[in-house]
Amino acid sequence: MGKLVTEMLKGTLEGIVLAILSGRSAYGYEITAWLRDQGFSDIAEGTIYALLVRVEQRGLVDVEKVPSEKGPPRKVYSLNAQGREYLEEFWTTWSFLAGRLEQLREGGK
Amino acid sequence: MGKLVTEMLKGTLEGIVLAILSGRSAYGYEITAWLRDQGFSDIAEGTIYALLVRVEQRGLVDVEKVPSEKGPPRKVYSLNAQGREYLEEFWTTWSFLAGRLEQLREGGK
DNA sequence: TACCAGTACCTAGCAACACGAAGTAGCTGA
DNA sequence: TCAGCTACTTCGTGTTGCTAGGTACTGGTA
Repeated sequence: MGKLVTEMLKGTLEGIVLAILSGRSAYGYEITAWLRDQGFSDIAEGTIYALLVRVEQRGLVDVEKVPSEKGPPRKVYSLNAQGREYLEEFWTTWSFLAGRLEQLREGGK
Repeated sequence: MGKLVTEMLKGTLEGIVLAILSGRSAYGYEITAWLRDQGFSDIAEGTIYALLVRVEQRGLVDVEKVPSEKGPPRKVYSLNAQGREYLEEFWTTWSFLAGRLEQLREGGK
């Protein structure tokens, strides 16, 4: 979409990915494809992989290497307890921000 | 509030400030105080000033120097036509993002 | 066999942005 | 005089997403 989305994704993309993982386990390539399908048309592959490495290092997800019939083995990520806790925090923060924004939008009309 | 908000503000703070300016003209110190009042308790002053310089350079706001009785002259910013256009784009992008997030939140339960 | 497309992951360098910390400057009241 | 509020500025840092490469495995096709 453009620069605006890119900047807005900073700080939210992590939550988005964790939210996806809260529903089901998934691997990088899959997540990227899904996001592109959902309208984040120009999400960069590298971005997702780097993000996954980050959340893994922070201990928010568990990883399992699963062989694929169509290429190299997949690194399947799943949200663990710590990750769920973090995701809760994320939603709280998001709600706060979204609330302020909504208020501003109303007031601005 | 913490690191989460800080990261989320990247990309949205600009829109927030422009939205404020769409309602009324304001100067940096005033905007900072207002934001802190609204719950953005630890917004850094420097952040707002830098942001205002940025949007001015992009031609989204007009500036007027107004003397103050209580200190140095104020730089009063007001949203111009280009700024309003940009703000519209911001709201569009925000809506898109908020929509996706809301959907993820529903699905994740 | 050689090559390409699709799958799947990784990395290095860059730009944008918010923050922390410090500084400048003007005014008022104790 | 000096502390405290008002008001703006600047520099260095950390985090983050993007660009642009690269590696590696598979299957189909010329």
